[in-house]
Amino acid sequence: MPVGHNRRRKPGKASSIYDVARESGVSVFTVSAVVNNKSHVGKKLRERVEAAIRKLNYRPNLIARSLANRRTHTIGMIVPDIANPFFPMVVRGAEDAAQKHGYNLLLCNSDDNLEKEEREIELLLSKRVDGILLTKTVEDFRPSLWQMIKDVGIPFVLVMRTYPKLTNDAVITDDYLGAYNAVCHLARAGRRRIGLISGPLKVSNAMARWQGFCDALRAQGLAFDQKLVVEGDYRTESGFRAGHALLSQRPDGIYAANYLMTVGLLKAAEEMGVACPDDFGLVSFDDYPWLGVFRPKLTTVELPKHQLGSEAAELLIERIGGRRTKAVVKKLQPELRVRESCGFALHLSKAQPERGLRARQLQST
Amino acid sequence: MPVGHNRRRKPGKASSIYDVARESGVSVFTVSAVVNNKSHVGKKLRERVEAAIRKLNYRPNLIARSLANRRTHTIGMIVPDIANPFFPMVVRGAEDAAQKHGYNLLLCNSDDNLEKEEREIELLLSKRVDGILLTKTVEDFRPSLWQMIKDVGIPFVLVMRTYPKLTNDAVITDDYLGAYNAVCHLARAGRRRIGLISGPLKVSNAMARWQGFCDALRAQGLAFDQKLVVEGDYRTESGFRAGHALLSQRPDGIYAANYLMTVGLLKAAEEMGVACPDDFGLVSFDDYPWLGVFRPKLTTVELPKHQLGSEAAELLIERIGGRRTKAVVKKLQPELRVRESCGFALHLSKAQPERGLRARQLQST
DNA sequence: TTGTAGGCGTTATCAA
DNA sequence: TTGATAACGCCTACAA
Repeated sequence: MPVGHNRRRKPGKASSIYDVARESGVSVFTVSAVVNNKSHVGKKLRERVEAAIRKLNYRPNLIARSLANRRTHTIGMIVPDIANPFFPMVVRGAEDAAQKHGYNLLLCNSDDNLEKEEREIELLLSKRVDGILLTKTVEDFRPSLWQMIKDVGIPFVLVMRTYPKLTNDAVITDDYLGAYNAVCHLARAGRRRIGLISGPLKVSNAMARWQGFCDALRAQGLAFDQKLVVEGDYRTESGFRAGHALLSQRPDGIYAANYLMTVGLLKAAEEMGVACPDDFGLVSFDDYPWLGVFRPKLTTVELPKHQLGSEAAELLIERIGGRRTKAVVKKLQPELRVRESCGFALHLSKAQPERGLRARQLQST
Repeated sequence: MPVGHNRRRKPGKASSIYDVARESGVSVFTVSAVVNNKSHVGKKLRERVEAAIRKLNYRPNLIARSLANRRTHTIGMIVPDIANPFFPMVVRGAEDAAQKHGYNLLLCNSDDNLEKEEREIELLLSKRVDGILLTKTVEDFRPSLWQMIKDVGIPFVLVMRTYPKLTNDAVITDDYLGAYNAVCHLARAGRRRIGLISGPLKVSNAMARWQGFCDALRAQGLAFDQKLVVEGDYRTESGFRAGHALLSQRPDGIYAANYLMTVGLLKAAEEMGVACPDDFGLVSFDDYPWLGVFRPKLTTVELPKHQLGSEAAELLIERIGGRRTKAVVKKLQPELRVRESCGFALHLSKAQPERGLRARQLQST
């Protein structure tokens, strides 16, 4: 005969559903029923149980519940690096949405390194997260991981980068358009030799930005010059190196594909004694609250970071619930925020100065 | 007779220890033993088991293991707001240390709101995290939460803020010293009417910074003027309001207790048409890679953010392991990084210009 | 060295 | 409406 849970609760140990059952003289089923208020429980019993719960300060052990339920109410999120200022707001968005639905976030940093990413996914799967939000590295998983992903069978939603081999559910931004608008803006500001500091072209969004860059040049009647595009890796250091390489070609305009590389670029520019916006116009990606207070005040293409995270989490949670069926990729719209790093300030973003208008220097107060 | 785990593994369902046992013709004990390599298992059996594991692509279900072990290898981390640029690097530090020891991070944002914090802690406790890293809000927990904390009995380590009612384990920075140095630097740069934009004085570190501010004034022979100190809440908006209030008093120097409030202050300054460093010298807190490339180039007191997180996690993990016994508060050293926002640049931070030296305007190239 | 069976704390099925 | 009791998948005495 299984004696089971007959011991009294040890002091300094949280009480279990058995303690509550004993305290209130009912079965564990009844306790479970009132806790989850399923199955109608008689008023008297319910009150006895509730009293016992309060008395013992009972809280269900969610690990045990997860084992029984096969549901942990936690979702895994893997970003390249939370210290890259782009991601905190994305994570925040995801956490807000998760929280709203009673989910928690298990956060991992992959450093865009495949092996690390694989280890993290494996761990998340072993911990039986209900779903994973992933900004995928470039390379493919090893076969055993694919197998495990299939076995566990939880949904993934991609964030910022697509990777159709895994899933077609993704929340991304319209990077093509963002880059296109950035470069057109540069051209409207009179810049003719426009350079690009790109992300890693194997990353889907870097490719889209590159494409937008190229098409905008063509649309503006500007020549594409291979020497004016440098590939970085979205990190500051690569922007610094790219800046040195690019600036030595004397471009009069630069589109930098993310903020960190812009920082690197500006450092290089300072070392080389070339100034923004006097010597080159600049459009960056991602906006931050502080960009409006420091000089040069960057003109930049803002991506809706919070929304990116929250929509991804919402979609994932829908999938977890088994709702929906066909793949959805949400493409969020970027927004050009014109400030001063192109050499002139448009005070109405809708204003369309005529092409070739010469840059005016604006003194910021 | 408990039939238990006799069913074949359903396709599309991860295999369990029973599947491996059946496949290799041994008992679950043996499988468990080789997985955790405890208890010597004969070479032949071990190889059979390993083969079966590979064949079935078996991975232990960590939820089940946690239930049996009472250990989740997960730690909870609650920060006020991951979107505050101060915290990503702290979280990164914690995650790095956690990962090194095989732990994961469950991340929560409290928004410095007590109720939210309480809900999150309760959830983390229910999910049986092995320990919690906490940047505590100001107010006290409600009694039932205290009870639950006692019942579950996991360790807490405080991050950036102390809160002795909960634990004396903490990793903080020497905020008193940081503020003291900041204000002395301002004084050395010739500033005489020095204002303070403070954090919420109920927060331990804000109080320490306030104290450092006061003592530095005294040490520099400057008068304390109540009208020159404004209390904010570490958010940008409060810095903006504080900036308006403070700047109208015409200080010639300001120490702002964190970066976000500095951003708000600079916005206010711009609106009011007063410039840094021409009209007022400024020392901020927290350094960021980009502060060196934008103007005004902020002189600031850097706090070792990554270390803050990693040391906190290391300490927590020690506690989880039951090692150590007496309380430890680690106080990390801040570092004054002199740039240009005080009106002159010291190229050697050790150089001690004579007191009262008039600020020189430096053109940054 | 290996196997058996009970326990971890829930939920869920099936009777009563 | 309630109560037994078997899962959930793993660990671990205790036995063999």
